[in-house]
Amino acid sequence: MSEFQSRVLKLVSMVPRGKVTTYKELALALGRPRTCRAVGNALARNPNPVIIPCHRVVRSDGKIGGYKFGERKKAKLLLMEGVMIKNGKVYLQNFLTKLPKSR
DNA sequence: CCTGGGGCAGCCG
DNA sequence: ACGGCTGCCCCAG
Repeated sequence: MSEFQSRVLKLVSMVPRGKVTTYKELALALGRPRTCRAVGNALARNPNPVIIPCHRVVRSDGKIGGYKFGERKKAKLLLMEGVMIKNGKVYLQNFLTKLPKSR
């Protein structure tokens, strides 16, 4: 696994239940604001979906975004964790978690 | 809502 | 190593 990917996964694993983050936030936290799409790719190749909650990463406009096992599943998981979704969008203002700056 | 352009890590030939 | 292409994106229009 690449350095980039492990940094992404590490940050994602810090997002608590009931909260989310976005691809862009991750990119910013990595100190690489333009890598949002690459971040998505890194998550798509998540080696262990069970312990790495990549379903807690949504788009910066609140829309659910892609997911290896389908957007339905992703939304379902978020709902089960207490994240509110309305019209296919997460209320980022309430559920966004702040990430630590990683290097 | 839909587009086009920007952007970049990873994969493949 | 090198160029092309793809994709859990973003933003302005």
